[in-house]
Amino acid sequence: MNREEKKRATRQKIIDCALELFAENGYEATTVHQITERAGVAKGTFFNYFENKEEVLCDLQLFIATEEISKLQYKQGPIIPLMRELLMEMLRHLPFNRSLILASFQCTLSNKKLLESATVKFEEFKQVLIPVIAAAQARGEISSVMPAEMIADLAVQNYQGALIYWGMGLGEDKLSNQVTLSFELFFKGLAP
Amino acid sequence: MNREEKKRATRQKIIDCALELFAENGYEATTVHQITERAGVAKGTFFNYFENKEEVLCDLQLFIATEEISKLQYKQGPIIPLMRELLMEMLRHLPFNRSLILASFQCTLSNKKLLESATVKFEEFKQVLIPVIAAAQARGEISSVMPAEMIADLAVQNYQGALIYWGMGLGEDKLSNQVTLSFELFFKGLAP
Amino acid sequence: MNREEKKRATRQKIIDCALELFAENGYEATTVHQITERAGVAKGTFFNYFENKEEVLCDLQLFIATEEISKLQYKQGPIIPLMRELLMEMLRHLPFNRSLILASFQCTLSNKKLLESATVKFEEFKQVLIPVIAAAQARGEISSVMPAEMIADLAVQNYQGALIYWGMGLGEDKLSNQVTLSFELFFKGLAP
Amino acid sequence: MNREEKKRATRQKIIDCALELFAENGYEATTVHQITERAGVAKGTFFNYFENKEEVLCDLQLFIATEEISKLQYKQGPIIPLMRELLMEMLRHLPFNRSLILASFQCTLSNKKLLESATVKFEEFKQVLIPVIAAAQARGEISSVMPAEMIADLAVQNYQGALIYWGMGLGEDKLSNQVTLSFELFFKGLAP
DNA sequence: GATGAATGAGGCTTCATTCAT
DNA sequence: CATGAATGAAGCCTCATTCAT
Repeated sequence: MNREEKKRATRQKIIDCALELFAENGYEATTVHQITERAGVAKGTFFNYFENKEEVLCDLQLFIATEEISKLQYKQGPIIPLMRELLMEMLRHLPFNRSLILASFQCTLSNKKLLESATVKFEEFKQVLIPVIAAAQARGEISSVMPAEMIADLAVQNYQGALIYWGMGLGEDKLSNQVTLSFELFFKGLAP
Repeated sequence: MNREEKKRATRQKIIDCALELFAENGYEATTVHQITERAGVAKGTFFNYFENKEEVLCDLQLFIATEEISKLQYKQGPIIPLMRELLMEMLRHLPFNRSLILASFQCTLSNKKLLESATVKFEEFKQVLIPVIAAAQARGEISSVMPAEMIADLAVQNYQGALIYWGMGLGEDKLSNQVTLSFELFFKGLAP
Repeated sequence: MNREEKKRATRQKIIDCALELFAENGYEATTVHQITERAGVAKGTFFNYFENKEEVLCDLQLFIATEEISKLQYKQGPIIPLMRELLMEMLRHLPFNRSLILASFQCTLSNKKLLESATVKFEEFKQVLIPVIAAAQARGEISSVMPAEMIADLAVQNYQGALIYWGMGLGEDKLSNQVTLSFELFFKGLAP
Repeated sequence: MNREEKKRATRQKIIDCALELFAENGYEATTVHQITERAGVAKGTFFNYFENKEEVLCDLQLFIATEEISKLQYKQGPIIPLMRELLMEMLRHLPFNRSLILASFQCTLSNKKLLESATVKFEEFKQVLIPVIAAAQARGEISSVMPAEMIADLAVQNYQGALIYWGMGLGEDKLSNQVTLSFELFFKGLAP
């Protein structure tokens, strides 16, 4: 392992331990000392990699894989399989651990910058969905009683709701099942 | 205003200011000093009413009106109007303010006791819903392709999802609209 | 019980409870709130009887009964029975409780005024003893190899040593035995 | 001075200043701020070395040098010179300062853990003395009218009494004289 | 005289961050 | 780059004391 690799490994170790601890005790209740202790590095090392405690949050994988979403707009075909595929893709980027999901939300809510960025991401997600939904409505695949924007809103809300609900320890055993079920019902409601 | 009334007023003033500040800056970032300053009382007064900072949280109105829910099980009639009525009733107990809603979630997620109690409340909510849903399925009002328990899960998730989504500043202007729309689609998906 | 008696009773109740608590937790660690709670009165009542917390200490029976001591100088006869009598008299004014004895010392040591006053009392005690001892030496009752002042010092130290040693839970079961034994040996050492 | 030495120096500086201040104002009346100020370090530094304020007390040299005492049991010869030697050895470990001695007692009495540990030490001291005394009695060096255990009790009490009496500003100018005189009389009383 | 809510100074302790080694 | 001792601002909380009822 050369120098560059070692650095990346240290950085990742810190991030992982930080998120673990955030999941256990929450962001504010977690101290830099705890993080470095668990990561097996000195306290000063933390600040070699991050300007300050808050900055670790920026490396947190949020619940939205922006890249996957942006690919959606170039895809063709019926909306329901498309959405299923997208959801599965997004889930692949999420931790399969309730506490970690919940910790992500907790961090997001307790940090203005993170909250802002999450809101923006949700909004972007919605903006990508709108034309896809509108097209599906035009093709008659889904009902047109609601405007596409409203449907997009409800879709994003549904996604987020499933995550947080599951993160709290409720619902299905596997997150993917929880999300799948939610959208199954969602699309049934949208039947033309 | 007699002594007893004054006490209650002081206590309520503290709670109100606390929630306000939690909404503005988050729970952890809010100091007891800020709370008492805004409430116009001395710092020590706070601790005459609450054992410690954490304890104000227990007096926070959460997003679930347990009483309203428990009444549901004694009611009769078709499920959809019943649920609509229940939702409206619950919304009446919520703050009509996005930050306050979000602050409630933030507090809940950043506090183990509160999280536990919220989870329990959601679970109770679900348990009350299950027989109501099962009865509606038996009467053929809603689809039976999903077991009642699963539907109850999704209903609670839907409710919570709408709150947090709206709290983040997304969706409809009015919370009641956001919740109503969510459940409109939800029930459409459940059509037999 | 008339008004005056009631007042005295309340005052005494407060003092008793205070000393009890001092014995349990020490002077500093005991709060006025604890005292009034145990005494069954309101916090304000405490300050109707005492200017401040420190003042309760002034009512503490210290380990030296000044009156008894001052009587000594007018008494006649051989020193040993005289001293025995004095000791017994002084013990009669002490609490028969190790913690209480220890608490008295603790209070004395943790309070400058009290420490000063205790030192003064010991000094007075010594001053009363000196002529009595000198006279006994003159009568040949006790050895003259040590000056009377030195003997007086050792006597007072012996008395105090027995109290604190016993207060710490060591030595004889009964305080009077501990003191008696100490002085038995003390006088043996003084045999001419 | 390397890093490790510096650490030890800082720690010792804190302890020394703490004891100084305890002697001046008592344990409770001394604040961590005062200690660190006098030691010339930041307030936080104190807590790098001690978990909390109470913990400095554990590093305080108490009035009993346990090691010296335990050596006693392996020594031979007449008891009186042996005891003199032991006393001198123990005094060598004590501060030659009345306030410091008194502060030690004050701390001991105001802290349950410390009190417990002091009591245990006195008890150990006694247990070491008992066989030595019994042997001296068997050899006819000292009187057998009192059981060895009782004599040991009185010896320890005598030692402690001398310390506290001197600490209060009474008795001889030098502590060693006060202790020596006490034990001179003590052993005279024990003459066979 | 009794009450106990209100006060606020001041203590202990935490912890992100710096920096010399 | 790693280390961890040092920093000090800032928070929580305690508690003696006051005073209106």
